[in-house]
Amino acid sequence: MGTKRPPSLDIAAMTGVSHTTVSRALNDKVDLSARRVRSKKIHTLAVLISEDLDQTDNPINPFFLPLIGSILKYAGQKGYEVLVSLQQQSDDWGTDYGFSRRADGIIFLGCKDYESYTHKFEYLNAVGDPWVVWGVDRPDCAKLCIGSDNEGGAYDAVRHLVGLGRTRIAYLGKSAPEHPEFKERYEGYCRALTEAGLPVEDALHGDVFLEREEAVAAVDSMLDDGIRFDAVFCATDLLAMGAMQQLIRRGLRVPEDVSVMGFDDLWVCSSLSPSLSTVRQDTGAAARALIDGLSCLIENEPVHLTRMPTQLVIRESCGGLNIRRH
Amino acid sequence: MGTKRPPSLDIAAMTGVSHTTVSRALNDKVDLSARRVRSKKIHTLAVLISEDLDQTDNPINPFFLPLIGSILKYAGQKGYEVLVSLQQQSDDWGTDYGFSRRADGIIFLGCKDYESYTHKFEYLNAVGDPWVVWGVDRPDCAKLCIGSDNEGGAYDAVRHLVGLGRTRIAYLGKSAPEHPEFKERYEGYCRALTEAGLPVEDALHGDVFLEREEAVAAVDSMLDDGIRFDAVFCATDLLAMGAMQQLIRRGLRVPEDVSVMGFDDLWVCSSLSPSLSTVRQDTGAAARALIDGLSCLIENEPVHLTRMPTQLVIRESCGGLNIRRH
DNA sequence: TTGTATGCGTTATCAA
DNA sequence: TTGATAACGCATACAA
Repeated sequence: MGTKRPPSLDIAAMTGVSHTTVSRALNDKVDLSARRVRSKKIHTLAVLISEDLDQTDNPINPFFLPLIGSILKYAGQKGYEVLVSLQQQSDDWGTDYGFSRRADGIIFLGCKDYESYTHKFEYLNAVGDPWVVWGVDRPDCAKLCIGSDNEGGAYDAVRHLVGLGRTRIAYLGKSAPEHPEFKERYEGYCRALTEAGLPVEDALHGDVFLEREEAVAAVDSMLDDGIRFDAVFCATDLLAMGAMQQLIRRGLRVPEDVSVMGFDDLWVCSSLSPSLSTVRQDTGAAARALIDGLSCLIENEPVHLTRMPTQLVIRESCGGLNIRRH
Repeated sequence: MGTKRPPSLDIAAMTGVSHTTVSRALNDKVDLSARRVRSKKIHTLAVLISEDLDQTDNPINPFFLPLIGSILKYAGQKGYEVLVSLQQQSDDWGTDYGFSRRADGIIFLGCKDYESYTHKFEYLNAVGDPWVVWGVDRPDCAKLCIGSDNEGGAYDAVRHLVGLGRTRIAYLGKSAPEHPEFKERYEGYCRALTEAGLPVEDALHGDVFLEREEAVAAVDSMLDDGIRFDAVFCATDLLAMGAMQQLIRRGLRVPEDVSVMGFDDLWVCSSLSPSLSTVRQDTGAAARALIDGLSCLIENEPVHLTRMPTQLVIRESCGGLNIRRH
């Protein structure tokens, strides 16, 4: 008995056309899930954010925010939906996250050292979906890595400080190979110093990671130990903000006594007092490179590793003759 | 001929059980799209961000960022996937965005005045999916609105300034009914002044909207016009940052000459020099209220409008006896 | 507990 | 162009 026929067949009967035609005609309000069952295309990207910062009120690394914004924008232009997922560092992905057939590809964003991500990379590879990661390419990261020219950006920044006449330039940030991005920035710092005939001193290196408070403590420590310095180059803006704030609290003048330089160009940099000089990462270009690369992987087309150029942004915190106000 | 049977039937034949059982057994790696076709449940929420700020490098209102982070976190805990979409103010939703059956419900985030959103609200209502909006409830916003106690928060802030001995307290922000959230904050400001026997002066009201630069200009304008004031209460932290920066650039001391108070408690507030006092909105609680409310709408359960309590956070920018350092 | 038949709304294929 | 039918992988209802 056909009294309880499906709606689409009902419409077909009522209008006198086949239900195939009904489906074709109503092609604006289609059921995406059904379409996906048949077509095997999800047209969805997943952005996977592996979170490290503990602060509950600041759950995402601030550098990622404009990057995510750009990803959303560009993915939308390319016709992708974007699924965003926040993963705690401690989460067991294998059990609580089945990526299978949820997205055509995955963009992985994380700040921790790559060792911590090894098993997550393995999981992503096991799932089989194509994925890309923001950062520095590593041998066992099979797919595609996209990152900034960290060494060049840091070199530009420190060379600028040298050009201002600074001779005792501290570096706040990681330098070990477990953190390739920061290691590259440290290498750029060293190259600029060496090129200027300045020594690389351990006493001027604060081995801090991501948290602003670490930079505060590092500044305190250097000042308490009587270590002289006339500039601080920080591996991230967040660290630079902590350093600059503590320098001011300790009675030093920025930039008169100490120049401060960051890395990232967070939106706050121009709103600080003094405004913060920094090395800008182009998040728009990064988002395009990530998505275009992922698209290639999805379509089985060849991909090429990409390094995004950086741009030096000089604001008040540098001092010297080149002060430009934004 | 059954040579090309579906995989599940193959396994069924090999293991001697039915393909239904196979399906049940392999319930870890199911095809979500297929499941959704049958079950009619998407288990997905869509976060729709209507963007207003023009800055390309700051595409999302900074207040929304922790809110979105909390939404991602809490939605994940409740078993929802989250689809995030950035919509330009100018985008024609009807044509370029078919929400039908992509999500069980929609969370709408936007900062513009409600008049601008009228046709978007109509579209959302027409789609039929349940949706909630962050902000202030309005008659024609049929579903559910969730917001902070703007009036109370502003009242607390201004009363604190009065308690510090400030008598000429400026307000930077909107006050017109088209911007209900800011109107409520203005009303809290007025109530605190009136209660303290202080007049509400038009000269002390800078009618600015969202952009930091507007606050910079408003401060310039008041100073240029010779208007005296010893405190500035701003409708958002972004405005407070602009105001504070410009006060400092114009040679005034914060908080000695002028106290500055914001609203939101962005993560940067504690990193500014001086650190910024503000009215904290609890984005975690807001995210929970939005998602729980949306869940109720999805399940056809009754919902209640909710106002989230705010919390006064005193930092260096206030001055007075109550200075606490964060 | 395990097996079977059928429907979900689409796409793909072939026939008219 | 349009119509009929099969298939996608799962869920539901019911039978064994």
